[in-house]
Amino acid sequence: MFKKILIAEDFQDTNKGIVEALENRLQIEFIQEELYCDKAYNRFKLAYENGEPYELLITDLTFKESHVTRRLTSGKELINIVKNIDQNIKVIVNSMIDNTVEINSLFTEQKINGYVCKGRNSLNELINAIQEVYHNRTFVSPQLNLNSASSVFEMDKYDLMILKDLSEGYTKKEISEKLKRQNISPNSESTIDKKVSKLFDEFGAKNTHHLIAKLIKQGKI
Amino acid sequence: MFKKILIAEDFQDTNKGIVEALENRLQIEFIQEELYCDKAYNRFKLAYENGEPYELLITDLTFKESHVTRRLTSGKELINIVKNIDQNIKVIVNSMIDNTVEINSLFTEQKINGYVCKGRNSLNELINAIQEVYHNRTFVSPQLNLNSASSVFEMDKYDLMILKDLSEGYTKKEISEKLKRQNISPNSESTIDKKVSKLFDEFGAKNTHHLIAKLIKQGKI
DNA sequence: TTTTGCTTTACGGATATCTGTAAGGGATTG
DNA sequence: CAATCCCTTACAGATATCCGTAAAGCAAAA
Repeated sequence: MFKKILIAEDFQDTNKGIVEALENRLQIEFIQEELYCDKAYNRFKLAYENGEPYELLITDLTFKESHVTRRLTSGKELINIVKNIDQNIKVIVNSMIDNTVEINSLFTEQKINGYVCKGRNSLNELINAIQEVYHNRTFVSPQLNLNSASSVFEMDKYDLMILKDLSEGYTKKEISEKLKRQNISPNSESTIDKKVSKLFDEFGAKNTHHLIAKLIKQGKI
Repeated sequence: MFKKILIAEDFQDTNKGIVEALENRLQIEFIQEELYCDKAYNRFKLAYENGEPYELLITDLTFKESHVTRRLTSGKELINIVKNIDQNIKVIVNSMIDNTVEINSLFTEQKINGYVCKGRNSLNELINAIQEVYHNRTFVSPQLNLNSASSVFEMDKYDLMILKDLSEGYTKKEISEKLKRQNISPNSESTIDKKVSKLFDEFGAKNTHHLIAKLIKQGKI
């Protein structure tokens, strides 16, 4: 089993819950917990340079702002910089985000090894994930059904981009121009209109305000 | 100190973290943890009817949906129904919501005794809150500054209602009609226009889409 | 009472949205 | 080749938004 694990999680109660479980239910020799991405990175780097690297990083994705000025503000940034230094470290993400597009990109782009979605069984799942990852397998919380887009409607990257832009205050005309500049097709205002209208039906929204609100609340944007 | 405490929190890791801290740092004889509002309510009711009521309820506000059909879906509902049966029970809310309007209304309407905002020190704050509430005082996470509307722009209840309706897909015309039916004044479409435009400036939003997205992400809606 | 200041309201014009219809462009199939 | 399907695009009309101006209402101050 892993001997050195690093945990980055900003909620103190959650953090303690994880540490407690790892100490009691797995025989981990050394567990280091941190509440800030920056501090976690410093721990990682120091250990790496001393030739005693962490074998596993367990991190959240979102971290609250604080009075302390921070270089790293999200778990994704932390993973990127850590993986850039140590390609061998294993990474498990423990977050409440359940947007499958987002999670898929963590596996393909950040090359994470496991994803646990916070919930009523997530501590058990995390233990499970650690064991799987230790044996060089990947783990994803079973309720997510990553590859089978079976259950509900899902947005592709294109839809996601449009909705993100809309939620940032861009008009459809501006988005159309932006897509043309970036040579992304389709890019007509009309098509954007259609795409968004389709999403109204799929998500049961009355208009764009409603759709944006729903998607943000669902953590999809 | 309290002898019987009931905890309602749906994230397993957070739940365990809280229980662990209460067991180790306070001498609580009996702690019951539940992952569902409904189950917490059942525990509460049974104990009350047996003449051995819980003295303190610690609850989250938001609970994830699940396959299990639920009557109670939020901490607010749980508090209402519990307080309705037992006026003596003390309530501490432990949530990540930091919207001061919302929190204030929990104190005035749900008559809660303490509010702890999840974060890097929230476990210590929770211990503190329990001790304060035990001595019949109230507790609010210090970083919140509830009464001093000092720092950033805050919305009053009126603004909040309008933004909530907009985010649910109502047009300003519909909202105007709704306000008139409820005899709430002001209620002209024009005034609603002005109010929203003013919020654009205060929150640095380009349009309504942008404003709604920002406010939801800040947890204000 | 008049003045002043603030909020609410009405209204109009420019812009954006939402929602049809219709036309054009591939790709696939028979 | 034609037929079909699906996606993209153009366009147009109805509705909604954004934003300015101006008038009306109201309360406190002069």
